Amino acid sequence: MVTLGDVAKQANVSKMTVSRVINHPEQVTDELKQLVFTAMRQLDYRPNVAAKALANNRTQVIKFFILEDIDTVEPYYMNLLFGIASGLDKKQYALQLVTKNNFDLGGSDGYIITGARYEDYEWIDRLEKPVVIFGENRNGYDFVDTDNKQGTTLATEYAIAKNYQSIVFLGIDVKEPFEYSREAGYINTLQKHQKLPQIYRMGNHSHETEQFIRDHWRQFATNTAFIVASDRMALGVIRGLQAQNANIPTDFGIIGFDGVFLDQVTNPKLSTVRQPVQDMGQLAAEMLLRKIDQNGAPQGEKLIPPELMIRGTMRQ
Amino acid sequence: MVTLGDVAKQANVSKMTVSRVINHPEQVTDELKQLVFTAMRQLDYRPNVAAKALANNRTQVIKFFILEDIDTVEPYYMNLLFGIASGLDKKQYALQLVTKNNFDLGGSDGYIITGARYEDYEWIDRLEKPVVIFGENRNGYDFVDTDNKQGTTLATEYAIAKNYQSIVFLGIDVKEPFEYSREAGYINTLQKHQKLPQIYRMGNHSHETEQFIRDHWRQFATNTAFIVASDRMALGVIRGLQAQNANIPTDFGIIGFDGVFLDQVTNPKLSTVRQPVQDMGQLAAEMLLRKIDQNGAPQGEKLIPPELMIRGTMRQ
DNA sequence: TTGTAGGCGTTATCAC
DNA sequence: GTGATAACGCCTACAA
Repeated sequence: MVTLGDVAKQANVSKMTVSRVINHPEQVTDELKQLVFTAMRQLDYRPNVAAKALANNRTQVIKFFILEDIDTVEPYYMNLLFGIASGLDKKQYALQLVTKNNFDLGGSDGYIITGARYEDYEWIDRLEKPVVIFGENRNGYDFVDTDNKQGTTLATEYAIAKNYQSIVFLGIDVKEPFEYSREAGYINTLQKHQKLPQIYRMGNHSHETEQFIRDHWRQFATNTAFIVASDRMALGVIRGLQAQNANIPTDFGIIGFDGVFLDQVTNPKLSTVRQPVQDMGQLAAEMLLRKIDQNGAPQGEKLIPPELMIRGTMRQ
Repeated sequence: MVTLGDVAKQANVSKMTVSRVINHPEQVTDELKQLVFTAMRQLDYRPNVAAKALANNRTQVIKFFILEDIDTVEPYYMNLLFGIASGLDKKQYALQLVTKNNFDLGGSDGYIITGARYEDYEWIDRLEKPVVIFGENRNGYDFVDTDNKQGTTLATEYAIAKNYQSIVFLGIDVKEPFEYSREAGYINTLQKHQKLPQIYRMGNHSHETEQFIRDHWRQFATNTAFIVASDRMALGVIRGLQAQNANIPTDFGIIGFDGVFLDQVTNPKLSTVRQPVQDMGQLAAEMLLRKIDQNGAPQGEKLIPPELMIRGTMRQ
């Protein structure tokens, strides 16, 4: 194993100079820096994470809490996880996955938390290491999320532009900021066009929306577009409409939300508001590492613009 | 921070005794062990992973390689990941996710690799740390997988028992052991019942199987069951059959494979061969940690029996 | 700007 | 069966 010392010898400098080249390069002359760099390359030096962690009183581990029920949102999180992992990798941080089952707060340099609900903030407040929340919140925590409001705004504007007369929103029946924001984008856009909002809320399951369409089929005139708060629910809407032999997209349009996986497996292909989840995960990781670096200084909020993907379930 | 030394002082023993209580308890008298345990509890001692790693020349990190294209199998891996994570957590190992994008071999105590294809074994052979493969292979590597053959055997036997006359297998067009095993379970069972196997292979996508049903609709007499190599493909079969107004499950039956997520979002609910992916992940992690502990000693293969889930797409 | 000494928390080794 | 000592590789604090 090649150590700092080996590199130092090779470059004819002290260990500290090598250490500085890595951590505080501005304190070292360019000349020595070059010497050290070539020595590192020659020896293929890899810093020892454990030693670094020990000396810094760090763990080089970030805990990722998924507080939500995995089943309901599973495909989404895979991308998130990959994003986070690639953000952490760059600085040699490793990941520890935490769910309600293996709950353990200790032994990490910071936390990324997703699926946090109102009641969770009590214990989150007591955490002693830096925290970044994945998902909108209005309690002043640093966070990363899609710009939910913009997402439904884009979707609603599109539906109006394509002349769907009636535009209905199917939301998730939770009292959480992300849902409020999605509804707000829809409501504001309708108001702007002097149309009346029509919102129904239910659980985030395809069978619930399918049943809903079945039950309320009579209410929806031809030429209706459904703006739906998740792809999973949109899936059920498609099935419900197809069961009535409705003509998609000519008479009925559907736009989901997420764009992570389920939009790939419907027929016709689902139009959706695509979140760049992987990028968002990476951003969350970077935000947390920066926060750790800055001794917990606030990082603010980061809203990532989503992308409207128009496919088979909407008029083009 | 509470250290070994603090515990030692509290228990009136040396640091080494405390260390031994943790790592080699058999070398310590019960009397002292009790003293140390209560001291640890009183002080809420948490071992410092970094220090341990440094002293042992370890990293306490396991790398998990996903070589497969994530998009196609996404929901599956989430469970796997959680299983692995919970297996590692117990021994204070952290996880590092590696894909083709952030490929990096260094800095870990071992590897779990999934999605490995024939050509990958060249570099896998050169890895210097213990490896466990997730997924069947016939090159002598230690692995964990579902008992694929048993899975399709169960499915095929069930279809026969329920008197579907014609039983067709839709497989994935890859030359990999897991696929061979799934086909073998089907073929052997048909042979046993003196029926003729009928196998079609295509890409692991719902639209391919949907198109396939459309194109070959005429060939399939009423009273046919489809044994399908993935839930994703089974989804397309359902859609294809529904497009022909086929009667499921009375005239046509479908059994998928995986049981991880997609089986939840179809209508009727998909019958499937359910893999306990999360448990499998945990087993892989445990196998790897044991292997590390035993200096790389071979661990053999572990085939986990799957479970046949009969739901709406098959006669009950 | 660069180098030296000491310590981070743990464990292996070798005495007793 | 138990304890003292010296590592492990790196970084902070201080000295030059």
